Amino acid sequence: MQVDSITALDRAFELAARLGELMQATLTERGLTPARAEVLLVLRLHGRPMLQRELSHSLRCTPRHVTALIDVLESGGWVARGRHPTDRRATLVALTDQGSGAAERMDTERRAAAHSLLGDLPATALAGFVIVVDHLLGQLDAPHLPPAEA
Amino acid sequence: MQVDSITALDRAFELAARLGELMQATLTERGLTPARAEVLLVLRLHGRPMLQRELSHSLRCTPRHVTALIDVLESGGWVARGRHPTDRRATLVALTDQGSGAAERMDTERRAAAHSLLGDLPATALAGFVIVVDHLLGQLDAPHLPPAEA
DNA sequence: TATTGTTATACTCTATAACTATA
DNA sequence: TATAGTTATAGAGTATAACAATA
Repeated sequence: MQVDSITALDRAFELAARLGELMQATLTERGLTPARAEVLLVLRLHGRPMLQRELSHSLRCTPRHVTALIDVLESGGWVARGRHPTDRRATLVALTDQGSGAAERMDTERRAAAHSLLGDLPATALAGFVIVVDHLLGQLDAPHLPPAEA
Repeated sequence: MQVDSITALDRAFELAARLGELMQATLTERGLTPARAEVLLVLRLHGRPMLQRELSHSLRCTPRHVTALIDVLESGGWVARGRHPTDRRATLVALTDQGSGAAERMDTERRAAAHSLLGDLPATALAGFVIVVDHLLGQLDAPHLPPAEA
């Protein structure tokens, strides 16, 4: 198959859109949104309660937005706020059992989905895919950043 | 390189996030947003003025949202509303010179970006990439839709 | 009665700025 | 004075529901 770079980039954008839609639909079913789900995944990855300030760094968003996210997640029973033992300004955010279970399920399902979506492809195709993706990611990290859009 | 399907899917999600960020930054520089830019591109692709109802279908969003998008694009000088010759309920949306120029520039730059980002990769890698992407898109279109998330 | 576009309302993501309590 | 989190406000994407004008 003859493939030019424009075709490849167009496909990358289309895939991006589709994965986003699928992710959103899956999360909506269980009462989460992408931003809120990521809070749970970050907390699970960290393994221990986190300060909102730390969440702000990990999620690369503003402290104000963390407040809003935690407000909703707390009222939904996914996380709980707790006092920091020594710093009375700080708030520790911990996963509840419900939140922990949801995060674990998301991780498990991500692996299952990968196998279901890609398991029947030859290793050479997967390798070519990852080479191109990594190449793209590397170029996007570079300081000169060429423009691109939909 | 040994690549499993989880790695590949994770890379796909990361690429999706990065492309989205880049696109957004590029558009913000020229006073557009992804949703508004897509209106211009759809109008350019169509080649003639479109009813808001048609835009609603092409953009796969509600008529209400089209109203909001066109309101902003019209006040920014990107598009102009006009009367339908026979149906007085309908509104025809046309690109202005400014909007047409912007759409054309976006299209040109998309091609340039593709070459800049991918031009130095071997054709075999690009072919592998497109095979995997098309395979993923095909699976996502299938009716049984396995779940996936970030 | 069906269709086009609009007003009204709402939820989510995300940001900046000003403020409170604490360090 | 610096930091952690909050209240206040705002713009953007997106949706549903009710409604007006017209077909």
